[in-house]
Amino acid sequence: MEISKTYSPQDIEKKWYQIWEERGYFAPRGEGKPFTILIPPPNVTGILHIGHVLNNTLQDVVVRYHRMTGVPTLWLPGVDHAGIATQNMVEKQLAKEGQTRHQIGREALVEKIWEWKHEKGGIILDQLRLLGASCDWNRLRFTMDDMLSRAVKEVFVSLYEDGLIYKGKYIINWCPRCVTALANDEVEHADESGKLWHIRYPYADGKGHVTVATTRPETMLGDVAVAVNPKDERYTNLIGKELILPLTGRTIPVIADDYVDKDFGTGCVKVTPAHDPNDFEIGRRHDLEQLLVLDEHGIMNEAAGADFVGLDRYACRDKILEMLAGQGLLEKTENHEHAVGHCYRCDTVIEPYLSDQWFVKMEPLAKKAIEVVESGEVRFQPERWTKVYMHWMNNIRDWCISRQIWWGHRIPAYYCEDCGHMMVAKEMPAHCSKCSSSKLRQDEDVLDTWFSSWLWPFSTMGWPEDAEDIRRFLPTQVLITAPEIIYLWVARMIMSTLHFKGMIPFDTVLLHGTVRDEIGRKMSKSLGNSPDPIDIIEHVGADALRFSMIFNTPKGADVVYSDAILEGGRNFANKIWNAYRFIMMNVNEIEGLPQKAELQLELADRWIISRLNEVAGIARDHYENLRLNDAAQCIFQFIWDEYCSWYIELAKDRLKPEAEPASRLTAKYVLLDVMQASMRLLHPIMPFISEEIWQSIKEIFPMDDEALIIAQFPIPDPALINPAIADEMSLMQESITAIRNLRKQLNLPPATMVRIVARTADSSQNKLFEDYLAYFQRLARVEEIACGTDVDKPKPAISAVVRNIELFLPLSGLIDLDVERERQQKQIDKLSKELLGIQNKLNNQNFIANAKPEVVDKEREKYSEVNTKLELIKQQLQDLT
RNA sequence: GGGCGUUUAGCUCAGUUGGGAGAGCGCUUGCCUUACAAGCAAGAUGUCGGGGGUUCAAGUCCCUCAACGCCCA
Repeated sequence: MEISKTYSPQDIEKKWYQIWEERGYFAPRGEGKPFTILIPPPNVTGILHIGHVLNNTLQDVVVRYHRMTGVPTLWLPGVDHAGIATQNMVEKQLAKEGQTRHQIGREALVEKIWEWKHEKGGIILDQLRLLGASCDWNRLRFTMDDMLSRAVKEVFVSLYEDGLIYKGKYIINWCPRCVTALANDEVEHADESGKLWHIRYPYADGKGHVTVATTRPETMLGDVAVAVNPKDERYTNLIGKELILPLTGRTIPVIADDYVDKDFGTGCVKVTPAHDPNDFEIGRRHDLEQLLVLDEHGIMNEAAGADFVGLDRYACRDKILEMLAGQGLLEKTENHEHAVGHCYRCDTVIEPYLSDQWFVKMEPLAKKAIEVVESGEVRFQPERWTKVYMHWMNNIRDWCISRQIWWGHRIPAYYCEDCGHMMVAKEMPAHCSKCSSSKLRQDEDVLDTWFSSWLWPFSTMGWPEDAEDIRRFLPTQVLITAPEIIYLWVARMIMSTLHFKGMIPFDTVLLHGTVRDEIGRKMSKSLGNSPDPIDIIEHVGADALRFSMIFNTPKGADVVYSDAILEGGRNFANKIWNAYRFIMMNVNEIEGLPQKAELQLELADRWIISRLNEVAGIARDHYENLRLNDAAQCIFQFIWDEYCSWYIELAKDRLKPEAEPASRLTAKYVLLDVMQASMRLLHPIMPFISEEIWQSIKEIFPMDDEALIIAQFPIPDPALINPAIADEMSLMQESITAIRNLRKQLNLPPATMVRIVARTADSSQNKLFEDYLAYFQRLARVEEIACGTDVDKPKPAISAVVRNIELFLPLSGLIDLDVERERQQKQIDKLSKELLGIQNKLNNQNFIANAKPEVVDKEREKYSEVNTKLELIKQQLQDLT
């Protein structure tokens, strides 16, 4: 079998994904308490970006780990219908054909969107497959599916009947471009440098004026009052006075309201109840008219007056300022930093707008949702997000759920054309319940997309039916998502699931960071700093991408992405591949495989097995605790720095034909066994290469499991973890490194063999060195070690100290004494400093008295070790001539 | 204005109940040693943001200042 020298992931990744899917490995298997993750549904128009890669890789790692622990595991996938985004996109297509949605009508538009969805929707799902996502695709859900739509209607009607949904005229956030209402959390605030214009409103009696300050002068056309703080002594005499509203000639009163901040602007506030949320509240308190001067596109309407009707809001602003200046009413213009709301879908500046909308009353739902987080039933990780959640919950406001678009769940409210009576029902009633008329019309608006997403935990499992999946998988375990949607989605799911199912939707919420570029900016389309993950996968493979992301993503922290981090993953995949290649090249020539009981284990074997078991335990802990970067780190370290750098190197001699057969077979066995176990450890993070190698090993190293994806995750055996062996191996490693260092001092060519003299401290060390001389031969090019507690120190020689052992590399003539002295002096300085620190501690009576005994003992031990080493090096320096 | 967070090696960042400062990348030196140059070996690198405090002991706990970032109003 020919194995390629560099790892090429393309064919391997495609092959295994197909096999996993065909064999149904993504479906939950077996009995017992399942482990379930709900996917945060990507947008049906979505295309995989690097943020999705992070989010879905984290989920897949967790899912794959749990699948390997043997519990029935479900990762439930789906997409949402993204009302505004999807409709926008199809409308854009229409526009290219010179049409508008109003021309083709509601039904045709919705039909077109469905067509689009069937043809091109959900590209992201195929992209997730390329990433390796092990979702149960047979359970794929879409928020507009019949099943989920039924849930939406059920919930709407039920909340309405409970008085938790109401309709009313309120100020909401309006996007004049999308021509729809938005919820508070769909508005993104950005600090912008604007202007604060000071405008004079003359007294009706002509004797003077007040000055108001505003950032949005165009709304003055809708002013119905000017408000001052009742405690503001500057203005108390003004209250009740009449003003002339410039440019309109209307008369408006001065009123007093506590809301007004005396210190902001001039202390006089223009009041526009139809176009500002605070003014709306003032207006309600004072029973003021609500004068709407803008239409739904942000164009001034007739109420704005003949001079302005038909103007865009910004054109109107310019014209107003010009006219005010002309009349000497514009007192001054100041620069002013303020937060401006933008539509999260199209970035248009939001207009606070008075309109008829549907709302969910949130406070009653929030109560239990607060309790389950306070009690710890639902836990956020990292924990700090709990505060963010609580803050929002404790200040919760009603949720505007109606949207003035056509793509989505149409509000199940029906109006009688004859008597105007409104009915809310799952299906359109045949007759008006009041006047029996059959002329009924459904509400034109649709529901916010989040109104279907917030039901995700149970609507995807078949609710309101008493479905088996609900009984089996709810509550789920971990939700993995980004903090941006704590309010939009996470909090609301907790509320809905508690309300409708009486249980929590999940017990753990893992919030991960944002992917940023090298200079710390968020990845975004408009900045053009966002790499295409599919390109990356084609280039280096999904495994390399996944590893790089996980390795570089500490729990809950932002990830700094650059193409450079990919090299880590790519190189690691290549390293593993070559280790595998080496094993296969050698092992295939060795006939047979011993039984476990027949193995003749030597130091390196026992050591790597001990380490494997240790690492298996550590990796398990890290996976369990969602510390995935630590899991990646410890597996990486084990495979590269221990298995490859030491174990494989030491096994090389044993694999040769002339090696002793028992040792040869044992090495073969351990190489294969540790490799296959390492692939189990690694599988959650790098599923493809691990499956490929594991399956290949399985052909010559029989294992029960049929595929790695469903194989058992290694369970550490404490009996195999052997600290004494680890210590012996560590002494060998330290000694080999010290000899390599000595060789380096002399710049010896790699091929040159050396003789070493080792002055040991006890006979067990002699035995170790003698038994495993081969290790020195192979890894430090040592042909012979003269070893003993009282061997003569050779002269001239360069030397090193390992623990309490002196190592000498005798060589005449080659030694640069000055360099050697300098090197040893440096070590002496370092050790002396260390020793002094320990000494100070031990001389401190308070330390002896207060520190834990084991800490004191440890210091004493350390003192003795460092002291021994220091003395030996000092002696060596003296001997150097 | 309110809240949260960050500040540790040249860069990006770990460091979980206080007790010997770590990783990856980069850097220096030498190597195509028959798994891997996407590699091997050896090595250098830190006033743990500043100041104060608690403690026998602080990167870790408390106070304070500074810079930067995010969320909310």
